[in-house]
Amino acid sequence: MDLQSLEAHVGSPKQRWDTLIDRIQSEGVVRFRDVENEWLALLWCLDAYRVAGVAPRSLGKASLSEPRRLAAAYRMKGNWFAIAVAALLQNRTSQPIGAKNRVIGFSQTHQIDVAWPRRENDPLVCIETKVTGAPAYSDTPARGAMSDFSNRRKELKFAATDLKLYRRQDGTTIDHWGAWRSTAPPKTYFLWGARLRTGPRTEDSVVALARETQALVDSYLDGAGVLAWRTNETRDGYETVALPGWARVSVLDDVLHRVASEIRQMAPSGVAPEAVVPANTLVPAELLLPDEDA
DNA sequence: GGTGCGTTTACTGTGATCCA
DNA sequence: TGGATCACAGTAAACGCACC
Repeated sequence: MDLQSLEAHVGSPKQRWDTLIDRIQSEGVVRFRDVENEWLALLWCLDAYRVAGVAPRSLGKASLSEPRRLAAAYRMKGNWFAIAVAALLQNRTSQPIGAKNRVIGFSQTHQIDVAWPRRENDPLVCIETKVTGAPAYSDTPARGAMSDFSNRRKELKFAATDLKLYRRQDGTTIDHWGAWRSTAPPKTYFLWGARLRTGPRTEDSVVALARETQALVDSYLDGAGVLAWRTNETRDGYETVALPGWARVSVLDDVLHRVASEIRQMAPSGVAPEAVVPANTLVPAELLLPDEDA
């Protein structure tokens, strides 16, 4: 299928994204549920280009070859998810919510997808987002929603703990781990968008997804939300997949509701509390070598 | 001091490879 | 065969510097 046929069939990913984020901002949308269909249509559209091996218009550098432009465009979906989440939370709270924020932790700086207040030192809410999973194309098999998750979860655990250690530095007293991490700022959350593979032998399980996320909440994070989707029966779009009833992992809107509520409690007058900055830091993070690739 | 532009940095999802 | 690990390449924001 060529570019014109794809655009006629599924539209343009760039246009779909622009329309989605514009609608969130201009209409003051506060629930992901209200833009869920647009999000799934955007991902279906983007995946159609990937399957066809066609680079979408207006994404990636024009000077690059088509496969490289397509790969570049495909990497945008994670950023789109983070930007959409930040915009929804901003509408819920009327607070400026930053997407892609530099935040100083105990041992190094971190880039946090969504943070409030918008400052380098001592934000009170930090949200990490991820989008995983991709359809098969050419001779490349579909990538599962859980691929590389064993590495990514280490990053989530480390970042959450490093941020919570910032205020008291090496003077932090922990005692009971669960009690400490539930009260130490910032609140840390994880929002996961996952495309589930379908098929008799490679099917991704939403139960496994919930189990992994639940383990993070039980051990390191203050909360997590999952949006899972898969190809529908008529194979002409994506549909959401419900989480198992036993899971204490939430849908995205529950997490956004909770975070917005916490922000209102911390800033009842609309003004965020002053940052608590340690007088002395154990590690001069700014003088250390930066991280290698994550 | 302000502006514009090139460079650097951190992050992303994916592909390749290794190994049990 | 599938999980774990590492490297890759593009993006956007941050940064630095020359120029006005």
